[in-house]
Amino acid sequence: MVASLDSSQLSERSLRLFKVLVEHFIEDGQPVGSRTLAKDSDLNLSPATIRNVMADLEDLGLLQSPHTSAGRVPTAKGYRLFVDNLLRINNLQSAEVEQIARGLAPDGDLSELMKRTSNMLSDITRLAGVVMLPRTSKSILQHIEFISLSANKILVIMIVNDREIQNRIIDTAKSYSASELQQVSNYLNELFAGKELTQVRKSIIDEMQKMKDEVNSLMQTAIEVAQHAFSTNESVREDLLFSGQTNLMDVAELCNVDKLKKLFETFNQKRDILHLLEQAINAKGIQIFIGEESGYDVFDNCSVVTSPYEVDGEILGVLGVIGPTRMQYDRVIPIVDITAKMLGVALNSKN
Amino acid sequence: MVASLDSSQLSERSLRLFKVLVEHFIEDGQPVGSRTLAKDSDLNLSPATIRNVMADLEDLGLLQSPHTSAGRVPTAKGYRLFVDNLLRINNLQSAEVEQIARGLAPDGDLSELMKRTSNMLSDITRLAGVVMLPRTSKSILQHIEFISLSANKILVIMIVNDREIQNRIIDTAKSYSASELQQVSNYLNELFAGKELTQVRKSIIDEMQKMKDEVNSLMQTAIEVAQHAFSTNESVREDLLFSGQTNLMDVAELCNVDKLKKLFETFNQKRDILHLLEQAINAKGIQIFIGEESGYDVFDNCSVVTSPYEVDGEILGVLGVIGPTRMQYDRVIPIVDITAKMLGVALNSKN
DNA sequence: CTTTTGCACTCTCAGGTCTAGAGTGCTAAA
DNA sequence: TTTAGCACTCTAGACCTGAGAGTGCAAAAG
Repeated sequence: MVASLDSSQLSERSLRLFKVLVEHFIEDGQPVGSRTLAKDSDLNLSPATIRNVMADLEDLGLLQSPHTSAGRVPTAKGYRLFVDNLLRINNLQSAEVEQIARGLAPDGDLSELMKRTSNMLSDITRLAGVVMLPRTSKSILQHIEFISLSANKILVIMIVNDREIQNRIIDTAKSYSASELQQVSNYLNELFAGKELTQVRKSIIDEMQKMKDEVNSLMQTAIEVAQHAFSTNESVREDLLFSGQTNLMDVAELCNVDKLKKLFETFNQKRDILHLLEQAINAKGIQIFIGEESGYDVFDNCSVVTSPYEVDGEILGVLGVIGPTRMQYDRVIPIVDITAKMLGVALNSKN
Repeated sequence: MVASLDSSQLSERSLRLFKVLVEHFIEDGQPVGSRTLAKDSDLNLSPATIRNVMADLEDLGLLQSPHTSAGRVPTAKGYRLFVDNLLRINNLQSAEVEQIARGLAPDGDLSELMKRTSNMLSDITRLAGVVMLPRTSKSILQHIEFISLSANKILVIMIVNDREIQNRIIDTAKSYSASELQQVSNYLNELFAGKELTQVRKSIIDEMQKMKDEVNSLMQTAIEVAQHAFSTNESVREDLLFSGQTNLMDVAELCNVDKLKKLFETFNQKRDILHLLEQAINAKGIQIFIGEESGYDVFDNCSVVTSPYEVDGEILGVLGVIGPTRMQYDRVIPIVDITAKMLGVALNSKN
């Protein structure tokens, strides 16, 4: 990717000034000039000296100025250096920790909990929150049940991965009695509970070949119904939850309707966001995409801070926030971090 | 409400000019001046005459001018007159009718169909679409089923009103075997299928009183489990679906971030919109709220066009679109109308 | 060699002036 | 009743201006 910038390439003094500048800019969003910086840093330097340093930092691509007579502003590369090497993470206020804990009380079902988590992230950070439940490649069937709705309609309920409940309505050629359906589900549960969904699907096709001429009608029924149940694609399920998008409307940097529109459309499509989060799922912990780094130009001027969450060492999904590059990383990062950890705990206690 | 304006209070000529003005304004969003109007209307009048007429219309509160030297623009009252008395509804393009029909293909479950309907409304009108499934006061229990998830967790599946599937996870004090649960659901289905939910809830409490000392353990189990199942409030379910909100970002009248933010927050809260739609549910057909008429000032400069949809003469919900007051009513109205009717048909064929 | 001072320069922003254009209302004539 | 004429108002854009902020560079100071 980008040639990673070692902080040792810069003098102590430059780094210090750079850090003060970034903090100042994050604070009030105005380009920072040499005079301000001279006052803010407790190094005793004249503005002129600082100008020289700033010129160097600009050459390195860490700063840029919107125009000649404005101060300087960090670039994406600058934020990267700041986040990687200069940032001191603040301790969270205990009030905030409590708020997170309260928000993650383990009741309601999985998607309900995800929704609350997302809301909480956006409430606390005043940015947009996002929680992903990845479409895991291995979906373990725990239980399947059929309920007759009307002549040719059957409600299929599958419990997958111990947590998710999937409903699906299927139309069948012939109609089945309640007891037939009961037998079918017993049969399928016995055979396939604990197995992986894709494998189940395959087994059913195999089974069908074998049984073709045998006249066990129960089997045939089971296969017909099960085929229906497993055939419909399963990717329709909601696996990405947003909240607090409107918080981004307050952000000065994004305050033009065009930009906002593109951003909101990206949220609606979900596709790009999913791709981004999928990159984050294998990161060990907090992952930060700054501005153009993400590779999606809707996210110019935006940063995405994510963390995977896990139960028993197994990664279940990713959550995080989306906001302007100029965000309070020192606050946002620990919030995302602790939320991910506490969501893991909450999910664990649900089993 | 507003003193309704009878079109007979106005001369034929005034009405004609007014109509042309509104149409012109809807077309290109610029205030219309006397000269333009003189050219556009095929009455052969000089701008001066038209100015007199416009002054009268302004006195009646049908027009207003943004400032002295701009042309005139319809007021909410003006749009009301236009919609009620002057509007000629266009026939829909057959392509559009087809698109609607395709979008309402009756597969997937209820909420899936609602989502598609909402998407379609916003796609076709390029405005924001909304579909409401009202929280009906009478919810008829069709079927209930229990599945054991783990020691003390039970999945409850209720089918209500023939269409909706509700999942709920409950925690129980003691654990139940699969066969116990099977018996419980048989018992409850026998007793309560076809009954109204609130009544079911009441019956269960009564039953509990009666059975207090009897030692039929099945009954007691049933009651304990059922109490849990029916106690949690049922209002959590999603009953309002939006789409295409970002379309509103293109609308020039709403093109400032503050206004948009308020509007989007209103969408998220859903409360005000629900109130508005509840007013529309008892209207015989198309209902139109123009600007301030709605009573909510977030909807200044917005109109809401709604229609209830029904199956077998029973009203199931309301759908519609939200857009600027300056919308193409002649096109939007029949779209909303036909969508409501076709949704009714689609829902009917699902039974 | 590093830092500072001094200075000319650049750019933005807010305010002011001006003009062209659009549209009005009023009066008086047709 | 309609029209023509005209003075008037308001906006929007073009242009200018001065203040302020910040820069870069060269020369002096440490």
